[in-house]
Amino acid sequence: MPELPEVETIRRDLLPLLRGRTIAEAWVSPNAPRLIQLLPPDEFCRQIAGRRVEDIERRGKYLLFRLDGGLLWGVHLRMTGRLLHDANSCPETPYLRASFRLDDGARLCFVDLRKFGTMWLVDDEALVTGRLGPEPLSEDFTPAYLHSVLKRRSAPVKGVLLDQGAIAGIGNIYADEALFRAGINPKRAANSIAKQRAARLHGGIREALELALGDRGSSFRDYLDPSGREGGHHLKVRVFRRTAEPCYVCGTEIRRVKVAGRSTHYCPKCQR
DNA sequence: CTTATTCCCTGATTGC
DNA sequence: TGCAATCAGGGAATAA
Repeated sequence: MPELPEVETIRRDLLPLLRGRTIAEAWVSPNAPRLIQLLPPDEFCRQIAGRRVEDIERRGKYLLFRLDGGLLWGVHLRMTGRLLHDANSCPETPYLRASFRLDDGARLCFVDLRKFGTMWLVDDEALVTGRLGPEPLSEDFTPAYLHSVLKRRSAPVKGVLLDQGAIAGIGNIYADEALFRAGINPKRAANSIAKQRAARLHGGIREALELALGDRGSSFRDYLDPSGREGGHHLKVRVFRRTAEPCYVCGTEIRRVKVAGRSTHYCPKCQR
């Protein structure tokens, strides 16, 4: 499940490989009817062919390929999507949903077991990322902003962290990790979190994301970088998928519960 | 506006 | 052991 650190790793890896390259030809599997948004797949392939990649950006969990002529190619990997570069990391797989041949002979393959991934080809970026909240690693994500967004929500705090309109890029892994670092129970009502604790959560979010980014993301099940390699951070998480294992701080068994419809892992002693 | 629930999809896991 | 039911999860859609 690629979240901000994984998507950012993909962006950094792909940038030197794709910048300045032209997409010579595109193919979309007829077995992936929901992949291309807003356009028929054949129209998407026709319009993207011949375009040069000028830059690659990221907003939340969205990859944004800036193409010539002001076109934007947006990609969301959802649960199991992978972008693999070159034949070496594009093994024969029944889960190949789209592929892009480049003018240097390389191939970019979109592999996605569960078919939740989505792509856009638009003039207007707002059609892709219009509803996203601030980037958690940018300057406009401040402790004061976090406190203000928590204040007006009565849902469990974890639900707010997962809300892409509140903060962009946090998913199930890093929501749990950030809440552990801040010592906050995931079920706590967001609007019951005082300014001081919100500031601690702000720090926890940044730490969790930056540490994972330093390890090139987490590979719990499906995530691979564009070369087909795993990230390293799943070996270092404090709570995520550590059910019944001892907390590294106090030794208490990590618990798993359902919060906001998602599996949630926390230390009942460190996170009251 | 909010929050909760369902759906998409398929391999892995659980339960009888 | 074996097969069916349930689970996992991002985010859109729908319900309340």
